[in-house]
Amino acid sequence: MKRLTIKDIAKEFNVSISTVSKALNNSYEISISTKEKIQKFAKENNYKPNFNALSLKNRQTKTIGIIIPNMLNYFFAQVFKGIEKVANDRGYKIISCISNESYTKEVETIEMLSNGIIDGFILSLAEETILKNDFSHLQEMINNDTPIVMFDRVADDIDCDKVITDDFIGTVNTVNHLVKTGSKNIAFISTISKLKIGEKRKHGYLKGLEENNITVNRNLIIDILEDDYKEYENILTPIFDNNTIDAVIATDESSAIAAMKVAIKKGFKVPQNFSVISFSNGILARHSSPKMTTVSQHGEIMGATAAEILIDKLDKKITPEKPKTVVIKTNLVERNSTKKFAL
Amino acid sequence: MKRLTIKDIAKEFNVSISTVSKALNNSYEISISTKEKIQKFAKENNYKPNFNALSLKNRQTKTIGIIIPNMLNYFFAQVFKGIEKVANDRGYKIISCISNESYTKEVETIEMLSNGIIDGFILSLAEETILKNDFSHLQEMINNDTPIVMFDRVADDIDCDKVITDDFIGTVNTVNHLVKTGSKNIAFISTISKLKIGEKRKHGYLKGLEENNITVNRNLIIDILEDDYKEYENILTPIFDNNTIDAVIATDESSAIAAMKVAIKKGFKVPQNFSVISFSNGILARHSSPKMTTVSQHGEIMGATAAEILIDKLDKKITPEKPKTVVIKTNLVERNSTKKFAL
DNA sequence: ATGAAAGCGCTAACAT
DNA sequence: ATGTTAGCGCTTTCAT
Repeated sequence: MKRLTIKDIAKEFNVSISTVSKALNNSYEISISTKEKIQKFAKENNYKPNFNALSLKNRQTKTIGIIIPNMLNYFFAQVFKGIEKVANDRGYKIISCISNESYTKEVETIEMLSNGIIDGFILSLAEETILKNDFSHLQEMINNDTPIVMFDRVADDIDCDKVITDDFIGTVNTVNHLVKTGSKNIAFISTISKLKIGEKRKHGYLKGLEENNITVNRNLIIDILEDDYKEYENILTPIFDNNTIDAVIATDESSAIAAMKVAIKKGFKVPQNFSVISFSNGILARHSSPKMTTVSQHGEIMGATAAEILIDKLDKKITPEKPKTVVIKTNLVERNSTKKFAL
Repeated sequence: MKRLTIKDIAKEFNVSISTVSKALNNSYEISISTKEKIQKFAKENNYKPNFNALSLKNRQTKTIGIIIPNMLNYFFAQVFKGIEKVANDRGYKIISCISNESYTKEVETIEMLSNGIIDGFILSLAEETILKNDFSHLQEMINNDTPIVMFDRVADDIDCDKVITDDFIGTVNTVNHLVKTGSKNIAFISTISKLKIGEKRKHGYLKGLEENNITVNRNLIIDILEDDYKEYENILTPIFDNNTIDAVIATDESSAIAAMKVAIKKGFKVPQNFSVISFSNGILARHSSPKMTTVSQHGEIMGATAAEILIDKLDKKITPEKPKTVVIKTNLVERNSTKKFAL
């Protein structure tokens, strides 16, 4: 059964297609009676204006492309959910791609979608892209007047709207919290030291130590490769054996859990004499034993914010203005891997 | 900077638009020299044929819609990844929506996408839809010649391609494994008793007991509401207090972890005198202590399979045939919450 | 109040 | 080898 078009409806009532079009759009030019019968017929026969014809005519598709580095990552899944919700509420559809942290995939995706199929982009950079430090594919988009909003993993060099986490301040606060609850030898475990956000968190860590007059112990700044999460415990064990550590700040949940396991295996009691805080507040933190205190990045809010910004621009609700960067504040979600702060 | 069209190129070389079109499509009708110069120019100026124009002309959009009940669920994220990979490899784009287990959202999504924007659908039913037992929105799609592939949570009444897990056999095998490794009092915890797949797993559980001549203890068949995962432990504790239990099969990771925690709190040693197996093999299983043995549902493979089936049909690689149901076999991923089976 | 016609960007059948 | 034209489904300006 072929889909109904205005042509079909026009034939049905022996009127012209433009009459039908106007009738369906409730134009004042058309008599009430014809409007009624045409609208009734359209409704009964489930008429839907063809999307591609509309897009072609209007030069806008009401769909936004989103590129996410890794969908199996809970944080990104949260962002996705936030974007999806706002987009839907505002009548936009989402075409989504996973870059799998690959530069090539990211570029190809952008290529594929830069033919009028989407009105704008929301994306977080693939790790490979960041390392390569090549953002020309994004610059080209912008030159072609396709608005972009970047989130979390953003390119400083690219002039576009951005939504980021307050990685620096967030980490400073985390150090402060740990110090206040009695920790002195705080390790910093990063699986993203190569990313800018990894650097920012590290600087926040260092700043936090400084504010609390704690001397930096380089051995307690631990970089791990992200891939081999199965090896995290093996990597951490000797470090824990050879250093005095009573707290850990980790940039991700997996390594935080590994650290907690190693500490427990070494006989520490969490949180009595060992504290753990992890970034991102995902699903693992809520299921670990003990449940983990986290720095929540509010993935859904980040996604929703990014979508609002992009759609505001697309819908021209907003007069063109300088690109802006919105910082989403983190906050500490206290669970059982840290001591309560007693006044 | 407006995007380049064939019209622009035609003007550039003072030829007709059809010459340009043919040249770009490498038609034998066009002289080599003009083809070369036009193609060169198009490439240099980054010409991309307009997607909407093509879709309008060809009556196909090379994009598939996918509806997923919950993106924060690792299993569904895996399926998504599988679909995305295959779709991309075969030149298809993906428009994705989250139904959030809502019937209304599911219907609205299908409404929204049934205007020629997608060529076909891949979806897993929202819980609400299953409870409502109303699939007319899907039937209508099929009547409109829009191919659908359903996965995991499928509607038996709807005649379309399906990709499912061998829930029944998979659970039987699980019981057998537990019995072989010495468990006698096996509880079955389900957070999805209202879904058909939940029923199948329960039947598999009962069948497994029967095969091993174990009398069913109704107290050990535990239904929990899916929403309040924070309450899982509270719900399970009294049940564990009042019954003899030495093993648990759970339909999801969260409740399995809760059961494991309760058992450990009660003094059991996992896996020495208490075993736990959970469905779905997600991220939690790999991070629990001890790491959890699971029934892997191979989400990525399910997604990839669904995509292959749909695209085969869309590309007409396959002569129209009766809808088929593909069963993806589960298998046991042994970790540390079960004893090794010694021969 | 209704209709004719042009045009969005592209393809393809049909001239020339 | 190149061009003209119609048409995909819709909107909109300009007749009537």
